[in-house]
Amino acid sequence: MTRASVLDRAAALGSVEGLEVLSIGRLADQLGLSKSGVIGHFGSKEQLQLAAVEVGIARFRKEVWEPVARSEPGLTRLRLLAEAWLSYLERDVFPGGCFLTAASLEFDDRPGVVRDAIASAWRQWLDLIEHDAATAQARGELAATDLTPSQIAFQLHGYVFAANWARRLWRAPDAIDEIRKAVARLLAPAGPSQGLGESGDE
Amino acid sequence: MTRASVLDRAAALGSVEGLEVLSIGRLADQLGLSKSGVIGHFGSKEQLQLAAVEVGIARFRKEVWEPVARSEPGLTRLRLLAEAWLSYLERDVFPGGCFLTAASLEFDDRPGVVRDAIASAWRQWLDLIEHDAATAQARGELAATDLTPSQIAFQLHGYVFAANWARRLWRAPDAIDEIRKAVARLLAPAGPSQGLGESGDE
DNA sequence: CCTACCGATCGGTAGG
DNA sequence: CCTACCGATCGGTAGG
Repeated sequence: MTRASVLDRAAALGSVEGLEVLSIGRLADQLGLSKSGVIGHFGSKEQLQLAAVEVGIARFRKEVWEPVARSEPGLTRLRLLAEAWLSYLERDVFPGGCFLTAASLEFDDRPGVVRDAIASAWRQWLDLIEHDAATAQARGELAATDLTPSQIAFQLHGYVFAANWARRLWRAPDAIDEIRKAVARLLAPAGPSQGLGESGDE
Repeated sequence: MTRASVLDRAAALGSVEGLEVLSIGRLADQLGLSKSGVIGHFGSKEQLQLAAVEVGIARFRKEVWEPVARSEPGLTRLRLLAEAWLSYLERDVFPGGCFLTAASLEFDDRPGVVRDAIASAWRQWLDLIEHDAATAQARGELAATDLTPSQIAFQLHGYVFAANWARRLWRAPDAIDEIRKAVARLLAPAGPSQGLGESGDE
């Protein structure tokens, strides 16, 4: 289907150069289509951008959420989810790093449907992490009892964000391993040893 | 000086819409100049972008580093530095959030002098944080003895990054206060109480 | 610093 | 899905 291949390419290019700099003409060239063959499916560049963001959300869900969705809610799933997230970055699912991260910074000051879709997707994802963190704390699974679930989710996101950023800006492949240690520390299980002094690997 | 006013405007606009989307024509309109009056100072758009990045670096140094540079190296300066960094975001020194953060994500896949300048400035900043973290640990000031100075710097950066991001994307003014708590926890002083259970404010 | 201009490309449309 | 085209704007230059 042409529409799907246009969106795949738009999301890939969007992760590298940005959804605004991306032009319909260059997208058409790369796909061997005419400009009208590209834009005809969407009506406007903004609708194309919105559709590309929706593809990016679906891809994130498939690569990060679906593999862990059926595991035990609470600390188990929280730790698996963090690892799936880092693995998604490590595998370079998008050529320019996390597409929705790049898009969120690009559109954060650009009001419209694209921005709204990105902001809402990220809100849902953070809420989901927060929910598992709350479950983990209610069960007494987490060593960190001085942080709220919202703080845990926010800090986890900061770590993953930093890993994605350093990997792209400095071509530092070990950024993700560095962040694995930070995640292991944040999500350390409760227990007499406090989870410290261990290797941090599963 | 015209050149300086062009660069101030370019950095401000760059923080909002990006340095690549920004056009010489719109910059000229906003300043009441002709296009050649803008570009004549720089020769090319890339040189203008580079000069704007240099202005952004100087501004960051002035707003974040200079106020704390003369304080005691080690944990004291590390904590002041983190607070100066968050305050710089809170005061909206640039209208679109941290200009060098936005620029780093925009140029991370765009080779050239602009990207090199951004990557090098961030490397220097992280090294500087790392150095104070090492001093703090060598003096036994830090509760966190299971993290390397590099990890402390990297995690601190992740926190500040997340605060900037949430503030922009969700217009969440309390994102910075949330991150203040994370920073207080990361940079907790050594001592019998481990620095936990306190309010986290200075 | 200006006006006037260059060729290229932009998003989008008409008509098929 | 195509060709052919629209007005607007792009980065940059010539000449002053």
